[in-house]
Amino acid sequence: MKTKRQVQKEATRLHILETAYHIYAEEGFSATTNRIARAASVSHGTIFVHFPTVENLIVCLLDDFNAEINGQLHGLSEKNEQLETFLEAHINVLIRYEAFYKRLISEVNGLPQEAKFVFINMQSVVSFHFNQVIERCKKEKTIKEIPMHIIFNSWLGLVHYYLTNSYLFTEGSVLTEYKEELICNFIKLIKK
Amino acid sequence: MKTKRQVQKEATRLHILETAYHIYAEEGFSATTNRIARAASVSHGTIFVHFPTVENLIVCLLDDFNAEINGQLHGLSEKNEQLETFLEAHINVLIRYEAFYKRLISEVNGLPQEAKFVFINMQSVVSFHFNQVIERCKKEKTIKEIPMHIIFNSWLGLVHYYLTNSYLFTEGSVLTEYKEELICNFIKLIKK
DNA sequence: AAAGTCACTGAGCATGGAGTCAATGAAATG
DNA sequence: CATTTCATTGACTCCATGCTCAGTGACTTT
Repeated sequence: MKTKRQVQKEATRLHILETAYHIYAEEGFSATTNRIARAASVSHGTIFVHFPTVENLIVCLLDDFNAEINGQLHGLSEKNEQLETFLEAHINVLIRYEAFYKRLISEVNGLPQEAKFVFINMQSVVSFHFNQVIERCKKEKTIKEIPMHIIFNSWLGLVHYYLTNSYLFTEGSVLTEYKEELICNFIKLIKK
Repeated sequence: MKTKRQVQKEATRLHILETAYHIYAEEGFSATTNRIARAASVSHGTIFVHFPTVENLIVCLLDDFNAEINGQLHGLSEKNEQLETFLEAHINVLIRYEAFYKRLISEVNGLPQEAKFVFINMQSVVSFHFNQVIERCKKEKTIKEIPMHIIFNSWLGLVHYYLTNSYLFTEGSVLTEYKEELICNFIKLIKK
């Protein structure tokens, strides 16, 4: 059985991670440990009791985030779904984490190498599901003869473009606002 | 007529800008004034003789860059060109400045507001030429009925995606390596 | 209940950044 | 030639950041 101390410690750790998630989502990954400590109502030193370095904090955060996203994506391609349904499900997952995901894709290049690996893993999981669905479409001959990776990169490129340049489009959630337009036009592009 | 001093001063200013361009291209915009001063073989204080703040240095640099790109893009859409030729010309311009452009698109969100405005201007100039060419194609009924902005954003999204994730594709210049593939498949996507 | 453990604290340290300024000497001026 | 101007210098200040560590007291163990 867990002692009161262990429970408390885990709770603090989780609380720091959750606070960091929100701060990073709103202020970007250049937000300081000081900022996070204050927002979490925890002393500055406490951060380093749980994470040896900021980089480690970020990597732990991304690991958790990755697991969460993967969980939500799980089984998304098996249900014999339509392409349209799949794309919508994908966007819906992103909407749930939009602010943080947006920061992630636009700042991942400045993050520690380990963080990049986690990000690559995220991309490859999406890619896997995407492939499944597109392969099915290709068999049904409803879409053009274009290499799989180009189709995937066009989709992710389009979605990421709207996210990173969201200030050009709207003040709120770009994905919520442009979801239908993106999906319907992307399908037009790849259909015969 | 210009005095020796004026000439020297302008030369130094330009030298700092050119050095900053290369340093930023290679190390990103978090490179320090110290780093730039050393690379330019100029004292740290000299930077601030020519530019009141780092932010100002960056904005001046982007202004020059913007002018250069616009100059190269000038008249690109008037020559009654094919879509394919236009896309290739666009990529060729980007290749010339690939390292810097890559940093710019992936770090622009962290740059001062003024820098963002310059960037938006760059995008809109490209957009203008793109529109001209696509309008012509639309009249010839060779491409699909899809809103202009979606076509434009798909193209830029695809190109930017390859640039920001270049480490997934190749070690050298992604654009040089994937130029034909990108152009040819993008055309397949938008053609009827 | 006494002794020991350890999560948490916050003042403090080392580092490195942007920006300042008195000093220098070459160039311009009279 | 004497005087003034000014581009350049680099040591300096100020400040923020990541990280440390001796101290504290609630919790655990014996």
